[in-house]
Amino acid sequence: MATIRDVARLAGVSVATVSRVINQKDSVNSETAGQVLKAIEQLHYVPNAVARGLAGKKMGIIVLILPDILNPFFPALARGVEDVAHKKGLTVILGNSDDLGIKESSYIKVLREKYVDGFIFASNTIREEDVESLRNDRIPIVLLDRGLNTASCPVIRSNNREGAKLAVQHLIVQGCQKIAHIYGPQEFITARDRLLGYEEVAGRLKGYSPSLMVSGNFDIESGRKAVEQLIARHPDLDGIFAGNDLMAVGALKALHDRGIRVPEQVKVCGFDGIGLTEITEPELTTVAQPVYEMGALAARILLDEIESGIRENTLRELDVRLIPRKSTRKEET
Amino acid sequence: MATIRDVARLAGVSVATVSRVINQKDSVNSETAGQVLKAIEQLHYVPNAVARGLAGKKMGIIVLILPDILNPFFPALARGVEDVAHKKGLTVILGNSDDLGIKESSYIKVLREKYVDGFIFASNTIREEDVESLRNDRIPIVLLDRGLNTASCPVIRSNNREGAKLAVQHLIVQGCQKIAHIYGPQEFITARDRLLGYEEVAGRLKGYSPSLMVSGNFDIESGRKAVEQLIARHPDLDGIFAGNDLMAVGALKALHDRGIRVPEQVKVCGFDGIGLTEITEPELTTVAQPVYEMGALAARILLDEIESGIRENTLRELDVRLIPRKSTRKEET
DNA sequence: TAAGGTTGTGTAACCGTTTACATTTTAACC
DNA sequence: GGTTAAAATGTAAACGGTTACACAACCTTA
Repeated sequence: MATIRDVARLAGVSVATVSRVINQKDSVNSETAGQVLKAIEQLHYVPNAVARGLAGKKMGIIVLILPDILNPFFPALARGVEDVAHKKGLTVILGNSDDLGIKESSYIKVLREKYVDGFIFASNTIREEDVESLRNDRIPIVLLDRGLNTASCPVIRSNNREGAKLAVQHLIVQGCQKIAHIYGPQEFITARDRLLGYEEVAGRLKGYSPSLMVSGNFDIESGRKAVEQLIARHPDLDGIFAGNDLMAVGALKALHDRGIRVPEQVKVCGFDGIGLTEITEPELTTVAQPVYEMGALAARILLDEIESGIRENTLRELDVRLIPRKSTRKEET
Repeated sequence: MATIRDVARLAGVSVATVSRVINQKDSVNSETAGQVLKAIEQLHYVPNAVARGLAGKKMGIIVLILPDILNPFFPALARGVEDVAHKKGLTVILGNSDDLGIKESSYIKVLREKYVDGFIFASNTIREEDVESLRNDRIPIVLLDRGLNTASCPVIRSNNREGAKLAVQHLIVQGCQKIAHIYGPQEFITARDRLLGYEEVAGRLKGYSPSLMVSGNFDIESGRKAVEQLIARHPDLDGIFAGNDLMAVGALKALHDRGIRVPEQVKVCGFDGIGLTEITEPELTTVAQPVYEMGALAARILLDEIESGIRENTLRELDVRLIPRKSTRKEET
C-alpha cells in the first residue's frame, strides 16, 4: 500500500501539501494540486484511516448500543442508523446491552480507546455517570426513549402518550366499552407514557376500573399471561390495548386458545408497528412508530454534532400513526 | 488520559518495558513488572487501541456483512457473532449490503483502511476478486452459505438438502400425496440445495410433476403469488414445502384468503426457523437452521484464524432439525 | 577461564497521518 | 520601489503505541 510519502515523492511536494490536497484544507495552488491528484491516482493511494484516527482522534465510526437486536423492534432502528452513516462514509459498531448497565459501561470503556466518533444509545440502562464522562470528553451522544431529565444531550422518542390516546380512542370508536391495558415495565418512560395516555382516555369510560390495567414485560409470553389475568377479573371486557406489539401478539394467542374471537368479541390494539403485526391472524391494529426514521434521525443528529461540534440538546418527539387492521374491525350490522 | 510514557516515567523504566508488561511478551523481571503494574493502576492507564492498531495493523474489530438486518433471518446471526466477539473483547461492525456487490466492495475498501481484523460475509454477492484481494493481504474471512468452489476460505452453512428431504418426508408422513415446492432464487446455493432435496424425495411420488415447482423471491409477497399459480395449476395439491419461512407465511396468507384450510386441506412447511413461525395461525412447521450457532461458529473460526494466523479452509455443514407444528398436523380420524 | 547462552532492559525507529510554525513566493497598494 | 498582507509550501513535532537491535549482567559448560 502506498503511503502519503510515496505520493509526496512522486508529485515532488511535501507530505503536508499532499495532506492539504486530500483534506481540502488551507490553500494549495491548483496546479500543484493537480500533480498531487495525478500521483494519488497513479499509486491508487487511499489514506490510512487508523493513522488519521491517531492524529485526529476520530476513526469515522459511530456506535449503536441497543438492548438486543433479536427484539424485532430494533433491526429497523439499526438499519436507519446504518443507512445514514454509510451514506456519509462512516461505519457502525453494534452492541447488544441486554439492558445491563455493566455491559454498556464495558462497551464504552473499550470503544473510547478506539476513538469512535459518537454513540447512539437505544438502551434504557445507560448510567448517568457514563453519559457524563463521555460529555466531558466532548464525545457526541444521542439518546433514544429517555426522559427529559437527561437534558444534557439530544433525545429522540416518539409521542407515546398521544399514541396511546389514539389507540384507546380508536377502540372506543370501534365500539369497545370496557378496555383493558397491558402495560410495560414502568422503569421505561415509553411504558409510563403509554399508560398515562390510556388512563387519560379510558378513565372517562363508564366501565373503567383500575383493575383493567395489568403489567407485562414487553414480550409475547407476558402478554399471554396478562390476558389470563384480565379474563379472570373481567370476563366482559371487549377491548385490549397492549403496551407493545409483542404483548399484543401474546394476547391474541391467549384469546385464540380460549376460543374468544378477535375482533368479534374482543378487539386488540398493539403499539410499535413491527412487521409481525401483518402476519398474525387476524392482522393486528397497531400504533406505528417511525422506527426507521428514528434511527436515521438519530444518526443525522449525531453526525451533525460530530461535524459541527455544536451540541443541540433538544428533545424531539416524533409523531406516531394508527394503522387500523382486522383485529379491531367493527362488525358490519 | 495517561500514556505509556507517563507510566514508564512513574515506574522508572522505559516504555519498552511497560509495553512488555502489558502484552506479557519477552521476559520481564517480576519485581519490575510489579512497579509497572502499580503505576498503571495509579494512573488508571488504559492502552490506546488506535495507536496499537497503527503499530500492529489490527484494531480489534471484525466486520459482519449481511444482506439486510431487516430480514428476520439475520438478527440471530448477528447476535451469535456479536456475543462471541464481545466475549473476546472484540467489537463488531455491521454492514447491510442489500446483496449488491458494489456495496460490499465499498465496505471492504473503507474498512481495510481501518485495519479491521477480519470479515464475515453472510451476503451472497461478494465478488471473487474482493475475496482474493483480502486473502492476499492475509486478512481472515469466513463465508456463510457459499458454494464449495470458493474453497479459499472457511465456509459455514447448514445442510439444506437434508433439511429439504426432512421437510418433504414429514409432509408425506402426515398424509400429503401431491406436494409442491416454492423455490428461492437459484443463484443462491441454499435455494438450489433445497430444491434438489425436494426433487429427490417428491420426485418419487405418483402425483409428482415438474409443474409443482414454482419460483419465489424469499419474501412474503412472492410466497403469496406462488400459491396463486400453484392453485391454478393443481387445485388438488395437498402439501407445500416453501423454500423459506417468509414464503411459507405468504403461502399461509394466500391459502387463508382463498378459504383453503391449513392443515386440513393443505399442509405447509417452511425453512429457516425464524421467530415468525410461532406467531402465525396456524403455527408453522419449519426446518430450523441453528442460526445463532452459525453466527457464533463463524465468529469463533474467524477469531481462531486471527489469533493463530492459520487458515483452515474447511466447509462445515451444520445439522438442521424439523419442528413439527400445527400447519402440518394430521387430522385425528 | 574463555566461549556461548539466557535474562532483563533501554534506545530509537517505525506505523501513516495531521498540523503548528517557519519560510518563501506572489499579489496589492500607495 | 518598498511595505505589507495573503497565498503556497516545507519542516518537523505530535498522535501513542510496538519492536528490532544493542548491550549488560549473570549462568552454563567444556
